[in-house]
This record gives sequence, C-alpha cells and structure tokens, in this order.
Amino acid sequence: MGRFDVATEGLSDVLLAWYDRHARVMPWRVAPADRAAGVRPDPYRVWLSEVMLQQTTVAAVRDYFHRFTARWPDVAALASAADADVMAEWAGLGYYARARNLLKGARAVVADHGGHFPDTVAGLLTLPGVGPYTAAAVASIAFDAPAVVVDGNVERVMARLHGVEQPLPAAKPALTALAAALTPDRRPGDYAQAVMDLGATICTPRNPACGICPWSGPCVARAEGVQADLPRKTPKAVTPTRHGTVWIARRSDGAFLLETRTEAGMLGGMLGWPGTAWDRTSGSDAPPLAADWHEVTGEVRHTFSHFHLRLVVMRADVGPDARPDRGRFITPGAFRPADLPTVMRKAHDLVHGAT
DNA sequence: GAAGCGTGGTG
DNA sequence: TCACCAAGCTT
Repeated sequence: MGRFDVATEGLSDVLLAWYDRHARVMPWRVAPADRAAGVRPDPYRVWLSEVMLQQTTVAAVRDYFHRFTARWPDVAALASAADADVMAEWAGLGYYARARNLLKGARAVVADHGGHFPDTVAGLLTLPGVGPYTAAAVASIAFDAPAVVVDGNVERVMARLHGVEQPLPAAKPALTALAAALTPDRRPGDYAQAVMDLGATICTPRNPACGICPWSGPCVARAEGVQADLPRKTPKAVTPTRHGTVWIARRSDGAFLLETRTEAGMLGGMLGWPGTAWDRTSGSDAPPLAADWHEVTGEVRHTFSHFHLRLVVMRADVGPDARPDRGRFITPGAFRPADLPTVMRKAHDLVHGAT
C-alpha cells in the first residue's frame, strides 16, 4: 500500500464531476448525459469494444469496431459468421487469440445464454477471452454493477495517488485493493470509464498533466514529485532477433499460394505465406513446391511483442498445374492483402508493391 | 508467477 | 533507430 493514507472520501464524486465535463466520445460509449437519461449501452458493443481494447489503443480500435458492428450488428450475427471471415476482419489488429475467442464467446452466448450476455462478473468470466478486467468492465459499463475495474490506467492512477513504490506486477493485488476502496456504488460504469479516461488523457505514463488533474490535491506522488516515476516496473529482458524465410508463389492466373496457420502459436488461425519456422532450429526449410525461386531484394523487418523478426522473401511464378505440398492457391478475386497479419502483408508488399 | 502473444504511435 | 507503451488473457 501507499506510505500515506489518502483521504478517499468524496474522491469518486470529484472524478465523476470531471467525467461529466470531459468524457471522451467513443463509438461504443453512451455519453454521461444520455446515460443519466436512462440510455443503456448495448452489452454486445461494450463486450466487443473491450475485447478490441485489450492492450490496444482507442485510435487503432475505432475503424475495426465500425467494420465489425456494420458486418455483424449483434451477437447472433457474429456467432453465425465463418471463422475465416472473422479472422480476416481482425487482420492487422493483433493478438489474434482475441479473434478466435471472440467467435467462441459469441457462440457461447447464443448456445448457453439464450443470446443474452451474462450480467455478472462471474457469468462473464466463463466466456473465452474474458478475464478479470473485461468481466468487470462489461458488468459495470453495460449493467451498472459495482465491479472493480483494474486495467493499466487504473494501476497507474492508483500507484500515483497512493504513492505505491512496489513495482509491477507484484503490486497488482495492492493496487486492486486500493481501486476497490474507491469504487462507488453509484454510477459504477461511469466511474470505471472516468478513471480510465483520467489515465489515458491526464495521468499519462510520461509527462502527466497534474496541473489540470481533479485528483492532484490528494495525490501522494504529485506531492513528492515522483509522479513520472510511478508505477515502478521490474525491468524486462532484452528483445531477441529471430530469422526465417517465406515463399510467395504466384500462379499464371494471379492466384497466390497461402496457408491457414494452425491455431497454436504465432498468428494462429491467420492466413500467411508458407515459410520456415522462425529460428526454432529445424522446422520445414523446404519450399512448398518445386519452382524457379528467386530471392527478393531487401528483407521484411517486423517486431512482435517479444522478439524482432527478419524474413527473407523468395518468389516464383508457377504454371497453372502447380501442385503444392502445403497451402492452397487463392484467386485474386478472393484475396486481399488486408486479410493478412501485418508481417505477412509486409512480405506481400515487398514483392508486389503497394505503399 | 512467468512467458507467450501484435501492432502502431511516440519521445 | 529503438525502447517503451496501450481499456489483458491464457497456459
């Protein structure tokens, strides 16, 4: 816990008043005034947005949210979608297990809950891809349950407000307890969004704007001038670099040879070019079919969450009767580079232009 | 508890 | 250029 007791009395009201004036506008959000007038957010949209927002910025999510809700307006529509369509629509957003779990979750809501989302934290936690944060967020925002919402923003705000010096992730339980003590019974959904907005716009990781913060008065870190140093974090190991090769074969009709990656591992369930394993010793190091392969000038550089990758790209033009050992040819009309995860799209662009 | 899992923006 | 960072979950 913090080294000093913070007078928490009335703090949530102060924050809610700030939120009423400064709430950010988001496609999945019901504005405080509308919420006060009785408008309730659609649980499907809240759930979808929260899954997309896991470790992902609001700016990156916006367009994906619009496309998903336009194509699949409700949970029943999403549950009926083809796996490949959902994965293709998610392409570029990252953390693809989220998309696989999203589909499983939608189908579970339809099959096990009559098409209605559970309205409790415990019920929501049974859905694949929904953990402590997302369950609390959906319960409070969609159903006004007084759930304790703890994401990276809340951790940072609590660490500063209370002057918590213990580094993350060890400090997580203490920060959760501090967040719980502040969570009000009144307007819990607005409160949850208010703390996250505060963390996203004022109590930012670097250069926090303490001068305009509604909580600067009681803030311990501010008083001690250490706000930019909290929360402390245990240092992470250096990022390694891995290497690999992909083969891009184009048939005379313009079809590309692609394969759907297995669900386990990197880019699971996504479309990609046949290739080697990435520095995991052996793996398949033979091309997917015999052809006159040429190494493409340049290389693909890409950084994942925990390693850098450098890919050599091989290309070949093949005849109409080519019979690959791996993958399948996808005709130009059925293929869009945008359906590929980013690293695979980079390989495509290296060969066939496009920004 | 630690490791695995994407991407694009930022300083 | 590069490390850090974002409304985390699963194993």
